[in-house]
Amino acid sequence: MADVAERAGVSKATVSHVINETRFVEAATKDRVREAIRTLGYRPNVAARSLTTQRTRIIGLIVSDVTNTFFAELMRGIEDVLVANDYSLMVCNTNEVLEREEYYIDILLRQGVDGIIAAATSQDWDALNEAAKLNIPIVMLDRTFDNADSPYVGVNNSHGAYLGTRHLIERGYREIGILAGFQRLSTMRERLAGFAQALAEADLPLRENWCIDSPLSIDDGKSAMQQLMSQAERPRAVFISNNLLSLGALMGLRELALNCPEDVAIVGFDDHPWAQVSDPPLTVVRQPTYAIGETAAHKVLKALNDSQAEISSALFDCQLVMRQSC
Amino acid sequence: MADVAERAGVSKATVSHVINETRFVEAATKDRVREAIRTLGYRPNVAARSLTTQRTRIIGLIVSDVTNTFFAELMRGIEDVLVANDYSLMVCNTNEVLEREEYYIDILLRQGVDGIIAAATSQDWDALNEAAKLNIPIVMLDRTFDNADSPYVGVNNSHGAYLGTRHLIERGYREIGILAGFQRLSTMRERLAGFAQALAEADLPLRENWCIDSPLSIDDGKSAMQQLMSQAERPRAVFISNNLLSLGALMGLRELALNCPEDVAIVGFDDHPWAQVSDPPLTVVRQPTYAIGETAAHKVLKALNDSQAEISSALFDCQLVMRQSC
DNA sequence: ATCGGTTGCGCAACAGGTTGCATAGACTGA
DNA sequence: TCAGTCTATGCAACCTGTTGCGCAACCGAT
Repeated sequence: MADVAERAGVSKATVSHVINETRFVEAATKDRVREAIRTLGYRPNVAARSLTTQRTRIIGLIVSDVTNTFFAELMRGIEDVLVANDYSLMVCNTNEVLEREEYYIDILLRQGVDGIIAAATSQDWDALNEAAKLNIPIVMLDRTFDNADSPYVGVNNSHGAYLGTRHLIERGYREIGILAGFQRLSTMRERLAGFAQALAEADLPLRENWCIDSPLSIDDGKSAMQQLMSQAERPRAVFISNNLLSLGALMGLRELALNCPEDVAIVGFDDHPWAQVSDPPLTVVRQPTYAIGETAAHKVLKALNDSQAEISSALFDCQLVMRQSC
Repeated sequence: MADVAERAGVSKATVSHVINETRFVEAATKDRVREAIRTLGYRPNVAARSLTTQRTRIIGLIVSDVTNTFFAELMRGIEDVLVANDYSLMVCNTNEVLEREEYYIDILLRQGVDGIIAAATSQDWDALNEAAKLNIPIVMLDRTFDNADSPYVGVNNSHGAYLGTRHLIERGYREIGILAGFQRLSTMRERLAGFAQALAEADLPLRENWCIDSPLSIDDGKSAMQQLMSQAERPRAVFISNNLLSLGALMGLRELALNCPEDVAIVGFDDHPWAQVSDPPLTVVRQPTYAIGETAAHKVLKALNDSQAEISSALFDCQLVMRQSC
C-alpha cells in the first residue's frame, strides 16, 4: 500500500480512501491511485484490514454434512447471497457430533467471523453461548431449540409431516409407521408431532413399535426400515422424516425383497433429483431448500448492516410432491 | 493478550510463547498464563496473527458446485484432513463460469489463503496465474490442463471410460453412443478418449452424431439423451461421462417412454448412493472420491510444511460397479 | 572474587491496513 | 486585505499478535 501511495504521489490514507470510497478524492488523484494499483498488482490484505475494522466479512456456516444434498443446497443459497454482498463463507461439517460443533465454533470465533448460520446439533445454547456473548449475530438454520433467542429459518415441519401423513391416509392406508429420525433435533420432533396429529385426526393409533428413531444416515435408514419390517405385524405404509433415511429405507426394502408401494408405501421428507428416477419414484414432502438458505443469509446480513434491527424468524411452507411410492 | 499478560505477571511475549510453545517457559509461569487465559476467556485473534506470520491456515477450495455429490464428497475428504491439521476451508462454487473463477481466486488471494485446491474450469493458467506467481501451492483436483506445473490428483479417466465401454461391448452391444459432457475439461476429454479406444479395439465405429457434448447439469443430460435418442438411427447403448448427465439421461428416457436397458443400455461415470435404487440400478464406473479429496489435502499440506518438497501428482484407478442398466 | 555459560523472560519493532484530527491552499464576502 | 469557510489530503496512532535481540539472575568452576 505504501508503494502504491508513493507511486501515486499520495499518502496511504488517500489510497485507502479511494479503495473504500470512504471520503471524497479528486478525480485526477483517484485515477493516479487506481493506475498505481493496477500496475503494481496491489491487492489489499484482508487480515490487516480486519485487524482495524474488527470485521472479517466472513460468515461461518455450521451444518452436519454437506454431502447431504439438502445441506449442499442450503449452502448454495447462502453462498450466492453472500458472494453478491462481498462476504465469504467458511463451512464446518459437524457430523452431528457435539464436540466437533464446539470445536468449530471456537475456530470460527478465533477466525473472527462476522456472523454464524448454524444448523446446530446441540440442543441448547451451551455451544453457541460464547458466540452469543460476543454479540455475533446467529441465525438458526433448519433447527432451533426451545429457548433460542436467535432468529430461525426453516419450514413448518409439523405441517409438512402432517401433509405427507394425511396423504397416506387419504390413499387408504391405515397401518402407518414412521422413521422418525434423530429426536434430539427440533426438526425431527416437529415432524413426528405432525405425523401424530394426522393419525389422531383420523382416529388411527400411533403404535410405538412402528415409530423408529435413528441417527440420520443412509445405513441408519436401511436398518431402521428393516427393523420396522421384520416385526410380526408390519405397517402397510411409512412416513420417513429425512432424505437419507428414505434412501436407506429403499435399499432396506430391496434387501428384504419387499416391493414399494405394493408391500409398503412410502412418503419421504425432502425432495432430491434422484427421487424422480428411483424405483419407485418417491412421493415426498418438499421444502424450498435453496430459498431457506438465501433467507438465512439475508438475515445475518441484515443484522450486520443494522445492529439495531430486530431480526425475525422465517417459516416456509412445505409442498407435497406426488409420485409413485404410495 | 495484554490483559492476560498483566494478570499472569508476564509480558505479551511470554503469553505468545506459551500459546504457541515456541520457546521454553518455566512450568509455573506457563500455568499462571494458562490460568489467566482461562479465567479471562481469552481467544487469540487470527487476523492479528496472520498479519505477522503471513499465514492464515486457510485453504481455498474451488469447485464448480458442491450441490453435486461428487464435489461434496471431495470436499469432505479435504475438510477432514484439514481439520485434523488445524486448517480451515474456504469454499468457492464457480458453476463452471470462468469469470466467477477469476473473481474467487482474487478473493482467496486477498484473504491470504495458504494454498489452493482447484477443480478449475479454466483451460490454462490465466486465472490461477496470479496465485502461482505468489508462490502459493496449488493442487489441481479432478481436472488439469496440458501445461500445468502444479500437481494433479484425480483418476485415470481414459481407463475408467475404457472399462465402462468395454463392459458394454462384452455384453454384446455394438451400437454405442456417448454423452461426452463438457469437452473444455480435461476429464471429459480423457473419458471420451477411453471410450474411443474401447470402440477402436473392438472395431466398432465412433459415429459423430452419437457423440453428444453438453454442459454438466441434469437438464443438459436430459436434453442430450433426448437428442441422441430422437435420431433416425439410435444407439443401443450409451456411455455417460458424468453423474449429473446420467441422472438427466434417466429422466429423458422416462419422458420418451424408453426403457433401460431394454431400449437402450447405460453405463455411467461416478457412483452415487441413489444409483443403487434408481430404475434401473445404474452400472457405473466408480472413482474413490473421498480418497481423492484426502490426497489433495495432504499434498497442499506437504507443500506448506516443506517448501522444498517436490509434490507429485496422484492418479487413482476406477472400478466398474455392475448393476442392471446394461 | 571473577568469569563464562545457562536459563528464563522482557522490550519494542513490525505486519498492513483504517481513521480521527489537523492543515495548507483556494475561495468568498465584507 | 483579512477572517472565515471549503476542499482535498496528510500524519500518526491504533488494531493484536509475533519475534529478533538483549539482559538479568543464577550456576558451577577456576
